[in-house]
Amino acid sequence: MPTGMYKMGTISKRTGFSPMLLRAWERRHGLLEPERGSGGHRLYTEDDLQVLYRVKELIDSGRSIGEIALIGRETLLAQGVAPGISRAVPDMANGTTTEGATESSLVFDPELESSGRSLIQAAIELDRARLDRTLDEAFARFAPNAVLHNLIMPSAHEIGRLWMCGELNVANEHMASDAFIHRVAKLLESASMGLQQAPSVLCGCFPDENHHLGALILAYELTRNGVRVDYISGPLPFEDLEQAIEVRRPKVTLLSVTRTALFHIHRPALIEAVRRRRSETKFLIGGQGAPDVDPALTELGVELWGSRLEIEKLKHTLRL
Amino acid sequence: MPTGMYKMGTISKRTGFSPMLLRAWERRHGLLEPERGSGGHRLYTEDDLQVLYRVKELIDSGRSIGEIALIGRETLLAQGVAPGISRAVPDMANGTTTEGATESSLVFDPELESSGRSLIQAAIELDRARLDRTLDEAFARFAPNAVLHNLIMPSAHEIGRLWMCGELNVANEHMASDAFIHRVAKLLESASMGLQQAPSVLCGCFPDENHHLGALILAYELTRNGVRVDYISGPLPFEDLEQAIEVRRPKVTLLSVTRTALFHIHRPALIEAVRRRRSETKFLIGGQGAPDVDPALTELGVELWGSRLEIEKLKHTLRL
DNA sequence: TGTCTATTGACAATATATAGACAGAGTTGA
DNA sequence: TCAACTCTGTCTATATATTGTCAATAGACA
Repeated sequence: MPTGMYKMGTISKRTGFSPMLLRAWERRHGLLEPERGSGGHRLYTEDDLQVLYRVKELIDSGRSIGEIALIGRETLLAQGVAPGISRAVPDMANGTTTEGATESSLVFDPELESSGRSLIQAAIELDRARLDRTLDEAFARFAPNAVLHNLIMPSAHEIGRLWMCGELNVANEHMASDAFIHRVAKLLESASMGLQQAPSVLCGCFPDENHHLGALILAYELTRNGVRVDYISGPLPFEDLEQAIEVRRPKVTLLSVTRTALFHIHRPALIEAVRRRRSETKFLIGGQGAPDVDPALTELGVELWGSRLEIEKLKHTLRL
Repeated sequence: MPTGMYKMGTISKRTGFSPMLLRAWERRHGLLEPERGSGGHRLYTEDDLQVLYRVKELIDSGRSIGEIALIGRETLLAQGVAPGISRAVPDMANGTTTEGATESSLVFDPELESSGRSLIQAAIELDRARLDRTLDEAFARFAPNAVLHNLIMPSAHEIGRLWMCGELNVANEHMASDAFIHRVAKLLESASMGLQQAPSVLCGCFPDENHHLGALILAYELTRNGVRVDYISGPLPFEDLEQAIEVRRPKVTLLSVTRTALFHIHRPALIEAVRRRRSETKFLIGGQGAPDVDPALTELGVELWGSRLEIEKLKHTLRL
């Protein structure tokens, strides 16, 4: 959906870069050269915004703007528009990334290799029956956790990568994603049976975070471990999250974020939300986008899990 | 005065924008250029109101009116907040509408009234277990079709309405929508069992169409009637749709669109896509957003179903 | 008549643009 | 080692644009 053009203020708010800084970058590096409106104001496109998100990720990871500018707008865009699912890994040696399509990093467990290929092929052929059949077989042969982590997650990543480099389209991605989500939702549903005590954990996604497969799997694993989870799919603005916390009163609130840029953009709002929370709930941030350390957040009692799943620790927290 | 038109005061109350502000926007950006009554008073249409709702959303998300104006009226309308779910009904007598929030148009079947209220309440309380339980009970007592059309669809509409007027938030909406989608997906899954002959119908959504519950229910009903359906969830650009058609070679391609504005904005691209189709597939357009007649499309062999479901006719087409 | 509306010009507060400058960090080279 | 240099983020000063609001005047409506 066309979202029009963004003016300086919006870009600044969304990326966290000050207008002065953006203008300095434009003057010195010409990374972005936005159109101008009738009044001379810069008009950034959606692509420009995506480029800046990627720039933010790189800056956060310690690269300098000069280096980033050398990468070039096109490459940055290709890396940034991505669904966060599978990002190209910058080559630290020369500051560039692999040209064109990123390399396949498909590493299935040998046991599940053929299942993985079958899923990808089914997605390509838009064959939902085969997707379901392949998942059926995998779940029949292996433990749910193994299938989730060694088949479904890698396949989702691979499909995201193939989509990013143009070998799959939105239809393939929708169908596969649908099949995965539906399957995990069914797992979650059956795992939830019998866990009727008061809810303990609210599990959701960061604002603007569109990848809820990870959060869903997490919700399932917690449920499987006897933790009652209220799972909310889809991106959730903090304001709405706070209302949800008021309603559910969870002991723990678990947020998933897959992109570091997304984390940093919303970090100030998160801090505000944590500061003004009314009910006593412990915040946990998980997902690839969460940093390993963040003193300010830790100070506020927020735990950063990154990609680690520390169920025992969580259970300990819940026993309080 | 023509019916279904709003005067300044009404628009102002409903959108929260002051008359002065609305006039300033009109003067400076020409975003809305309402008709005038005999005395020169502005007469806004329902679409104008929808545009303004969207404008309000964007303003609330921090964008400036200048940016928003660049997006253009048509696109704003297509992005509109509510999927035509609950249009405010103008008061025919005096051209104004009910003050404040739009009236609930909730009309459940008496048999399902309590279930409907329970679903809404469960959504408000973010109680997924209760949502599922209520659906369980309804499916146990009534035929699937009745539950779909007299409980799930009306509830989805009502939740959309409550969200629009601020009584529900994104979390409520996500959870309820999740529960509905998951339930219908399970129905579709079981109905698909045993239908292994070559696929016949590709069922998907218009580009930018985010309401796939209707399309999913349609896919289920077709499947239930012995039609093999390839269902693709989520908004689908025509380009990707065409690739999907190449892959699946369906006899019929069924697209759902819930908003007339969305239909109109993508109509030219649709015509192009139909013109250059390679495989022989019959296009059907369904959903509230589809017009009753469109000679140009009919000329190209595209059938417009609107909200009618003509399964017998479809089966007849498939027998060809 | 009292309320609502339309038009026009204006105002203050906020954003933005340009050009130039500055300080700290790091690098280079003699 | 030290001075010169580059890179980077920030700042100042001045001018223009945008944006919400208002006042004054007049017409329309019920």
